[in-house]
Amino acid sequence: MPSPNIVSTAGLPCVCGRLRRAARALTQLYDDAMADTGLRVTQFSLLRTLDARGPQRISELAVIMLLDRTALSRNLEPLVTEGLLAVAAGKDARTREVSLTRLGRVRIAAAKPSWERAQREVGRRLGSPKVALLVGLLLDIEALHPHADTST
Amino acid sequence: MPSPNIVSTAGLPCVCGRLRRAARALTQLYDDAMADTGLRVTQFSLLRTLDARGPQRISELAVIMLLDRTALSRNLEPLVTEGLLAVAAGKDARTREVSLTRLGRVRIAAAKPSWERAQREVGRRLGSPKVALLVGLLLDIEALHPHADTST
DNA sequence: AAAAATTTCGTGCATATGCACTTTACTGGT
DNA sequence: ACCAGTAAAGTGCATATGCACGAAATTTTT
Repeated sequence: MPSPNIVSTAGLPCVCGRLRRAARALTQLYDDAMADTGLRVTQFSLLRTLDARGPQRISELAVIMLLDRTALSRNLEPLVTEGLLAVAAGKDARTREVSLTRLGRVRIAAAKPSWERAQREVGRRLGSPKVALLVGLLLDIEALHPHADTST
Repeated sequence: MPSPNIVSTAGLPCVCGRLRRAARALTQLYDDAMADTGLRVTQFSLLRTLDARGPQRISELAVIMLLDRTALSRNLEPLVTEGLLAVAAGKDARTREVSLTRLGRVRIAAAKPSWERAQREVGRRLGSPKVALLVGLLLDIEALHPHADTST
């Protein structure tokens, strides 16, 4: 008989399905909280990543965010239109560098309180230890990415 | 000074961003494994839910999956086109009932080994205890859904 | 029974995500 | 300098997701 430590994964529901459902639920919570900021949590995350890391090439940024390059490219569009991001040619004529504009920084600052409200609500309702545990596990999941850069 | 148990959520990265990144990574892993089945993991999950629960009205199914009703409605389309699902009028002239077809059941069975391969890989690389822990935490997250039905 | 409120669903629009294919530019070997 | 290979980005297509709005049917109120 199997060791009690070897829990069969077969008995569990689809881990990916669960993860996606949870992502929908949490996105909803954040987007609700951020409704008045004019930014979705996906956009806020993108802006924040750029704020933290500075200007990045598109492919580079895609690797960081574990996001398809072309998907990222298109996610930039509304933010560029709104003037929160700027895309300029890089040294290499092939590359394009994305950077935060002044306005982008302002919007991040303006949205931060709403984002923190969502973040705090999660902490309050789930409990900080569970949140910390979850974040750790999510990092493990990210490492499973077939094309992952393990050094994130 | 704060109690060591009260870990500030503010120091953590965006939980939602992490969750979404992880969802992208894991979806990739599953979709890679299932590439030869002609089903994406999202579609497989949908079919399996219907298989487990039997025919459902659209809104009903949307609540179960924590998925927007109209999004679900559109996710059905390619599966109906392929003949894996059938949508028929319900008793109430407003409602439409979604059900698996015979072909749909065949496709689930055909895709199951590939799905299990992905599921096992997660178990192997992450370790079953962590997977079980993660799934539990994801249920907690789902309960945060603003319009959640807590009885899932 | 008629009006009002509610339920169920669809449609148009916008963002989010990824694949296959193409284009353009750099790089390295000859 | 030239050519083959590679690297970065764009485009078209398809699915995934959610909102605002509207249409049709049912239920509730009066």
